Amino acid sequence: MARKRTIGDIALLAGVSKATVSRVLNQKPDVDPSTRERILRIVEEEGFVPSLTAAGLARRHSHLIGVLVPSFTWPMVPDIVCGVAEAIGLTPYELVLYSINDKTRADGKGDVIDHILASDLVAGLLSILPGLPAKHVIRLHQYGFPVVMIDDRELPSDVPWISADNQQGAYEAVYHLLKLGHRRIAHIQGPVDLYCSRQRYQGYCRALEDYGIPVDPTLVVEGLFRRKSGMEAAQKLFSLPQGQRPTAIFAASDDMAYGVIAYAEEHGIRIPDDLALVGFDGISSSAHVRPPLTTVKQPFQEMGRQGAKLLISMIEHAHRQRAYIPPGAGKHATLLQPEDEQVQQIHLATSLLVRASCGARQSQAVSSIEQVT
Amino acid sequence: MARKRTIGDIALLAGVSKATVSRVLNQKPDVDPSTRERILRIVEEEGFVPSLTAAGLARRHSHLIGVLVPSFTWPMVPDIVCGVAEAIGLTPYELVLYSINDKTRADGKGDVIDHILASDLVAGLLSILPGLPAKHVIRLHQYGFPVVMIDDRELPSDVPWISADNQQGAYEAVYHLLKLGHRRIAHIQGPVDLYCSRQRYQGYCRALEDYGIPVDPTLVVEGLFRRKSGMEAAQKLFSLPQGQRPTAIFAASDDMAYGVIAYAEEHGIRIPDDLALVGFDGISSSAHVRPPLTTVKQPFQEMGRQGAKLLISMIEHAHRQRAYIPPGAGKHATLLQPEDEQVQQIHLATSLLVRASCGARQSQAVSSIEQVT
DNA sequence: CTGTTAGCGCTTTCAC
DNA sequence: GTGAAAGCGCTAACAG
Repeated sequence: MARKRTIGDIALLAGVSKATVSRVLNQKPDVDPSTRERILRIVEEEGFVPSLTAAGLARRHSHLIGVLVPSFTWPMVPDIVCGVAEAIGLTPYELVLYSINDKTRADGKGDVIDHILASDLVAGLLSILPGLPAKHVIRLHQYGFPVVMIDDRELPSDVPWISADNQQGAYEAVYHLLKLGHRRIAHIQGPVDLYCSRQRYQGYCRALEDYGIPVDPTLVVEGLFRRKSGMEAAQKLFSLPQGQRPTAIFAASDDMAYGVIAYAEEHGIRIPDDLALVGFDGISSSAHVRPPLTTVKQPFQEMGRQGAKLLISMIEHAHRQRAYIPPGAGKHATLLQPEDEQVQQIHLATSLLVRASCGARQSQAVSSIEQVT
Repeated sequence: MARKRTIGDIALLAGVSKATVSRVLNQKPDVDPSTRERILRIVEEEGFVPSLTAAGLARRHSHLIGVLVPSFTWPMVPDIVCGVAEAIGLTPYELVLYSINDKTRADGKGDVIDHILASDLVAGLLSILPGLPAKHVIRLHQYGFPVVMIDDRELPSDVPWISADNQQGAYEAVYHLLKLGHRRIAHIQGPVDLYCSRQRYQGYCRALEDYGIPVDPTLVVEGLFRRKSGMEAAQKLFSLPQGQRPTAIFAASDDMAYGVIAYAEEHGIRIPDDLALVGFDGISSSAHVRPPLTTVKQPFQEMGRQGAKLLISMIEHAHRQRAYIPPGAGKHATLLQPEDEQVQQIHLATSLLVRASCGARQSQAVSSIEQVT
């Protein structure tokens, strides 16, 4: 195969300067249409692809976006990444994966993140399920580095952020159980230091309140999102005196719901006959457990997609901004709209997937709230 | 936060040339220990991290490695990527994810791959589960671009390649069933155009032969690795006349085994009482299905790790090579060992996880064959 | 052992 | 509209 072409080769072949080729490649407006076309034809013929590395250096910001993922053992991570990849595939950007593995990469905290910033390989960072690293991500944001968080955040802050509408999703799940006649509905929470856990809990409370049912603290137990903690929670709930036990459980994650199923199986509790069960997440395996799990589906792929889009728009916006900073009399300086720097926080609607585990017979109810703050 | 430092800043602070700083950063041997230490101290203090982009450009090969993944819907992909990320985390390399989504990126074929090569962002490519793209990956390899394939290949070729020992794994699974007394053991194959499927089939045959049992073609049906095709295969097998039905099934993937379980449940076939079942892959959910699935576990993370290591060593080796190509009288030219260019094909051992679905009562038998060709 | 000198391939002023 | 020139931040080749 022929030697890799450079922009210089193309310029030569087209009989123009490198600058012009560059202009065409970057879709600048000021190029003679016929010249543009000729250059594009040659680029096509030669299969020329400009060097991302060199372009990044010269442009002073790369077309790479970093994606920070926690352990891949969370089942939604692949889905989200998939959405991210899909959105990025539509752009000239590429995706650099930074995974916070337990061992490698220091203590999975600031080090990695500082390194990401410092090596300035990527032009922005998408942080998926930031648990502890959240605070570091927030710091980056405060330094003005483009950052978007997906699906969680520890602390309230003004970091751009995508998530499902956890509260509404939970509300609908519990409301569904209430409609089915349940009155003693327990909730297995996620870790309460996570914002999403608190939101789901809020939704749970709100639904009960709407039915005029007071929240019974003995029916609310904290879990860790994992199956095991779901089992333990079930254990706790079923140690309650006879009449105080729940007739339904709303678990804040599907995995914890699986734990409940396992516990129920061991103890001869029939689902849904003796206990109705609803999970949260809508991971694919929930359709295949016995009994199939009713659950609140989060639009993970869509969250990934939206996150990527938002980040890229931030990156490009940041660049426009920067371009105008020099005080010299830019000709079109007035073109710069103040471009509201407002907080971007996007909530995506969840949908309730009704399956056998809650004892209802409907097929699928879909909510449709979608709000952008 | 202070402006990002450049290598020039460090050189200035240390009172040496940029070249010297560069030498220290790149661990070249020829630097005065005290100078080295001083530079390192300053680098540390200033939190200096060199620009990967600039370094890549100057060095003419980046420290990025591309990872080509198929749909994330294959459950092992995250595991493999996780291993890859872990291994890469130990090196100065970073991981660029190229995902062949169904929609984006053209037809998921040559285009992406050519683009990867042309944009020369990455120094090498790790291709995970190459299905159709395999031939393109092979092409890259023929052009001399460093490439490693993980866990499959369509055509025999000399592309460096990591996989589980599919044949041996299958052998052990079937042997286990034979030991349990089964004589009519069916096999649900993966797509036969995949090498791994053929290997698993080979293992199946070999085990039967070792027991003096002829392979009965009516007991071998081809599936597509997915649950649904497992169900269909079960359907086919149970449509056989009474006496010809299998008493055990060895499915070439866990997902297909799940399909068998679903079919069995629907048709009142008890597992393991009426039918023993063994899967292949050892994905984590197999421990939690009912009944828990006996399966051949592939060391996915390890495969990812080994693949990354192999690729990086190839990249660095290629560079040493290239450095010697210029015919000018390199002083140490004799240092270049011919460095056997031999085919690198690594098989990793699988392990048989014995659970309830096969009707045995052992806990776990582990095989230990590991060969490097 | 260390400094100097050229670039890597592209983008970006700034003239024309 | 287009070209020439000057780098981006780093590494590599060659002297010393």
